Amino acid sequence: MASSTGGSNSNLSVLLQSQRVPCAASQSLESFYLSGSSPSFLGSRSMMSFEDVHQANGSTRSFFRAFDHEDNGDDDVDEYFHQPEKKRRLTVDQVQFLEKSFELENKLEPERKTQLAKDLGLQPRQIAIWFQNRRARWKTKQLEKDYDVLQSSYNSLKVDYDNLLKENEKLKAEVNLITDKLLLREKGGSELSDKDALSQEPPKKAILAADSASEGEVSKISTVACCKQDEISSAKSDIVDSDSPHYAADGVHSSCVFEPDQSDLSQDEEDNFSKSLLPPYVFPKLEDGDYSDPHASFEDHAFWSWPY
DNA sequence: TTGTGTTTTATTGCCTCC
DNA sequence: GGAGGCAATAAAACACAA
Repeated sequence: MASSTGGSNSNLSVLLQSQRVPCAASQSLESFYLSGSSPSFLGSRSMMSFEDVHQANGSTRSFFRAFDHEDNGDDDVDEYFHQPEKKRRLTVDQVQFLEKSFELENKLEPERKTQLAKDLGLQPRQIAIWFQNRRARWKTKQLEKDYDVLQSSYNSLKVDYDNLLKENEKLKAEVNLITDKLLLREKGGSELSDKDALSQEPPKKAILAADSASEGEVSKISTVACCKQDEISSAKSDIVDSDSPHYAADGVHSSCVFEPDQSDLSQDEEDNFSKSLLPPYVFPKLEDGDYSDPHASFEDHAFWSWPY
């Protein structure tokens, strides 16, 4: 590998001396793209001449940074080339050259590989390995970037989700409050006299419910339904009234289900009664987590279909 | 100087494509 | 089947604190 630099030892010594000239940090990277100045170079647009880089640096070629730290005599060079193949890092200039080439095209066609190897005095295999490792590093960096993007996206979504959750809790509390109000008024309404109840025309829902109820139940249904009609509108006007004595102290509604006096109903009758009458008036009790699924649609919750 | 963690160069084995 | 790419890994080189 090391022998690929070629040249006699004395020439190499000169080269090694010149390597001590540091690569100017402020060197314009544009100088890396002067590939037209390399007559031997007719490859792809991404190819460059390493000589151009070094001339811009004011230094000649140098390939082995391993010599940078030594007082290199010929003996050292001999020793260097006679020792078994050791891993040697590329010089700063070589790496810069490869980096610029990589920026232009991160894949390596055979002719470009050959040309780069020639220009840098490296084995084509080394060029291939360098590009391979460079692609791996690039991929890792890219993954880190992608991760950061996803992370921030997740964070903002989580904030939105948490806010929605809070909003949902608030709305649930409101709904429960309204429900309680409603039921309380229904209960109060059921105590109205039959006379009052019968003096009013039963609303549609009551009639429909009555169709499926026994005759004995009709009066009850009518009574409830009539009250219902009135109560809803008034309940809506004073939706939030947590001071109501019927509102559970812990803020959770104590009862969601209308409880008519069913003492004179058989179990079957009770069932029928519930089925025919309750659905429009009963609000399902909201359990924790009922609305915690952000993907659940409104239609998933029968609750949202207000009876009126 | 030395121990340790990181970076870079290189190898190996597997896979895909022509 | 050979060439080339990639992932995993080894190992040398390097940086740096103690």
